[in-house]
Amino acid sequence: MSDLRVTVDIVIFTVRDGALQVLLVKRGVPPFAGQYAIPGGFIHADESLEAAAIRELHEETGVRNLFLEQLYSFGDPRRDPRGRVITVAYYALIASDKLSVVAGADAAEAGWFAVTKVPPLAFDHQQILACALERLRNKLEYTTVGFQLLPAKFTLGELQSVYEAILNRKLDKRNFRRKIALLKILKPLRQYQHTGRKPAQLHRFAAPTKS
Amino acid sequence: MSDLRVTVDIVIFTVRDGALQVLLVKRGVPPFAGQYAIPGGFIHADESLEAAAIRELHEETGVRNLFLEQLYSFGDPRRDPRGRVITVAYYALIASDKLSVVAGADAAEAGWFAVTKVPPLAFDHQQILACALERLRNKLEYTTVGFQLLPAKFTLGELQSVYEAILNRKLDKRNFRRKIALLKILKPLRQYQHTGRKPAQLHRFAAPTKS
DNA sequence: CCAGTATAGTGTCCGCGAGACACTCTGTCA
DNA sequence: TGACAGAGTGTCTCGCGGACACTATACTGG
Repeated sequence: MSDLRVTVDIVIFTVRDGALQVLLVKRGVPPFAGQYAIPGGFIHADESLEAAAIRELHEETGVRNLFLEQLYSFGDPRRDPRGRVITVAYYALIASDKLSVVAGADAAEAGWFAVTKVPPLAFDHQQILACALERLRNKLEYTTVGFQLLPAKFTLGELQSVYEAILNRKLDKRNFRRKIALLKILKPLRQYQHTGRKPAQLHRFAAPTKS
Repeated sequence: MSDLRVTVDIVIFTVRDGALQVLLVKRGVPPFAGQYAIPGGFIHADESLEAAAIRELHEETGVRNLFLEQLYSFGDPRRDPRGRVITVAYYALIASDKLSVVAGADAAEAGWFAVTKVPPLAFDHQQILACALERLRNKLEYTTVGFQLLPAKFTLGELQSVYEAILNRKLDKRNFRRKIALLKILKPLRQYQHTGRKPAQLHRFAAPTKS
């Protein structure tokens, strides 16, 4: 049990340019120097796993209060050539209007990559990313995580684009709108977005109106 | 990061006497001496998390080749009064016909407890157990984990009892049988079980017959 | 031996959710 | 002012799942 260390790695997703993207940092030191990796770091002596994840997330993106969920723990004895390192992986979703703050303090070189076009990753990070993607896609079906990726006000078209970007396939507009309407968690606003041809009604995420 | 340790804890379920039960061990040393806890132990230097779980499971029950799945990692800094201990929790299912070997090598005092009647547990093990229960119940709905709890040959009535024990509610016999039949994973045998009043046909778990 | 009983086994109706599918409307821009 | 791009809107159908009740039969005990 001599020198065992525990890290927290965070798969940070956003949707930009109509594609699901993930934040990766370029490693400056061996092993895997020059390769991209999922951001993460060692846990401090007196912080919980989740607190460590929140801290790392803030360091990388400058943002707090995101959706964050524990994913899985990876502990193959040879996953890190430097020694025994177990990692507890998390994944997070950041709204597209908050990610201007990207490439924060300590990230030597960080960047967003479409999940369909990630470069080779260090360690077992390819596996972690695959695990996060699978979880996100599953959660999308039976929860409302998708809303975490949008600004406070958004159109139904934008919401559908987010779903399509995550699932990587086209959805039927009418079926999608029906499904969302059934959830009763959107409040239509008296505002319209005038960026396209015909203005689209803006909506706000809201708990279902209690009886 | 000085002295951080990592354990693997395993919530081991079985169905006995028509109730979902969990294996607990009585602690012989402080902290929480005399209280029950979920079996577990430290990971060895050169074994993966899953290998550690398999090893612990074998030590506790004498059984290998069970259903085993990683559950969640718990890392609150104060979850163990002795110091910083992070635990990676797993849960396992053991078939009712294999659990004669219970109370294996190192368990000072071990016993099965109905999940509705567990004593107060050491550390945050109550929380871990709750987490495992929730996962098991969810998995039961959309996977075939339930079959892991039965011997190779079983009746449909026994299968339904297992489901009812886990979900802790009665199920409709005809709906249940229809649902199972739709899965096409059971092979009816030319054998009947004569323990009750009217003999019941035995079935065997089998992959769906490929076209 | 027979009456009682406990468990095995079986089919229909209904409601909900989800997929397939096409047209009109309208503000903007050229 | 005409073309266009995106907004918005209903119906049919199918599969899944819940609610619901009776017959069949082997074993048991008197």
